[in-house]
Amino acid sequence: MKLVQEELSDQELVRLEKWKKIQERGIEVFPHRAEKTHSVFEVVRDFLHLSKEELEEKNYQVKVPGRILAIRKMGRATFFHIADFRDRVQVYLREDVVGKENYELFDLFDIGDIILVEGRLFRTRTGELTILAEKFSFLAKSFHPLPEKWHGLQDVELRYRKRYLDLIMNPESGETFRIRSQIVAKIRQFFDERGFIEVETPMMQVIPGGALARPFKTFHNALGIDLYLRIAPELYLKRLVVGGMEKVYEINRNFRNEGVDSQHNPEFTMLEFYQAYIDYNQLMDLTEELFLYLAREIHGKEELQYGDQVISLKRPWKRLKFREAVLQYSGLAPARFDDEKNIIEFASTLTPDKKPLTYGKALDVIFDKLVKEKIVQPTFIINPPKDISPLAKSDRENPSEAARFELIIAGMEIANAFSELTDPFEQRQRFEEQAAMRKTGDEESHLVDLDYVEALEYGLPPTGGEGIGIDRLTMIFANKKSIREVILFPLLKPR
RNA sequence: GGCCCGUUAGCUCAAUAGGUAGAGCAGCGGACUCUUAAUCCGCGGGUUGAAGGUUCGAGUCCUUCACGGGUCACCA
Repeated sequence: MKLVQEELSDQELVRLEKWKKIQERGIEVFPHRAEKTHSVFEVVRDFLHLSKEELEEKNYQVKVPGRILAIRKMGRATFFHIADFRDRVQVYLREDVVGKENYELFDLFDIGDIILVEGRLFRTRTGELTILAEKFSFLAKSFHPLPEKWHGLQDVELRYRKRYLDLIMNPESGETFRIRSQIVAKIRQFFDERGFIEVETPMMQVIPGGALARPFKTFHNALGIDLYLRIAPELYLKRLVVGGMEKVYEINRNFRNEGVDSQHNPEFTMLEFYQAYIDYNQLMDLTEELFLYLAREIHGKEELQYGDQVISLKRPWKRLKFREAVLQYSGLAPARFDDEKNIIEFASTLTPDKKPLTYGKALDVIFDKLVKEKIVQPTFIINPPKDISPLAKSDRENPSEAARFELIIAGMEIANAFSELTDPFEQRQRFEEQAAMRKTGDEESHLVDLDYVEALEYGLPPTGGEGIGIDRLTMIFANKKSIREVILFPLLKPR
């Protein structure tokens, strides 16, 4: 028998030796199932509130599986803790209860092994809820030593590469992913209650659309065609609104072939939802409701602690025109703001690698570099330039602006929403403008999707649509500064 | 991709000025029947991320590479 790791430490050799001894005794190390009465979590949940006397009187018998985390041996008695994903409970093992032979058998168990403990519940002298073991058996042997009990697993790289170790050793990591799970569950509940239908649309697309980003490319052998991993579900979801799904949402992965940093992972999870007959102003109300609902359900309050900031979700949130936001936070004089050439030049100094070519793009760059990071409290940034919003309606009052908002919280763009462009002629023209930009070398311009335009030709009702990044949302709700902390297996280079 | 920082025992971390690589936890042996970072006595454990270089001598200085973190660029 060989372990994956070729050079074994003395500790691993010892564990292999123990495993051999166990087998020699004919004891099953990897059984098919465990007859349990409670999980560790359930033991704590159901019995922690009971007094010493109540436990004595009722004599609760339990069979509980768990991973051994810490062993304290004192001659003919041993204490250890077993844990599941959510909790831990102490076990007390006595030679006079299990017998000498069984007691010595426990020497073959190590920290990290998964064990089934059968016994009755009591409280120790210090009051800790404990299982007095009467029987115990292997559920799985662990052949590698676990990280240190006190500091846990600190190495960031190891935590991501071997997330299971992170989850075993660092309870706060498990808590983060429980919050993430709650967020997704509560979002579904929120939209389901409002009559939305949840759908799944293609992850592999012939024309990747719905966002301005570079896609991953792949190939389908049988059809002999190039396919792209989707950068957004947007165009498919709006086809469904054309088809009569007036309230529709999808929670699923998007893929963008871009760099990796504390706010970006190449695959990330997006909520997109569309509701017919409303515009982006009504989406702002809905967004406030959603976030408040999540905060109350998950944290039981309307504020979130994020780093040393407190983010208040109390309504109404600030609504700031894109133009005002740039003026206010960038320090540009209004006269200069309106000087398009000057703005393009100024923005070019901020992104020397990729000079913005249009006024709208230049403003967007200034917003990204100078403005966004300064906005901490939830703020709707309304009416950004039209030419960076090829799928949005124009604003009624100012046609060079889009009927759109971006939601900024803690310096991060959390949501993006607009009144969907429903006019097929204008949509086609916008696509063609994007295609022209692509010809000048802008790889992130939107591709022309005539199949989508044709769908619009059948009639898309007035529709409000919004995308919310689930990973970033989780960062805010779980107080994490890196997106890798809220993705179980973030992309890392192979070792 | 650029710049900065990091990589030492299974894990968490030390190692003055370049001079024999250490500790705690974990492990092994012993004592111990209410411990809980158990305690007490003893023992083993290292190609210092990889490769090259400078030097009498390199964990430490230099070069290249790998991986990670931060930051900038690109993006959501």
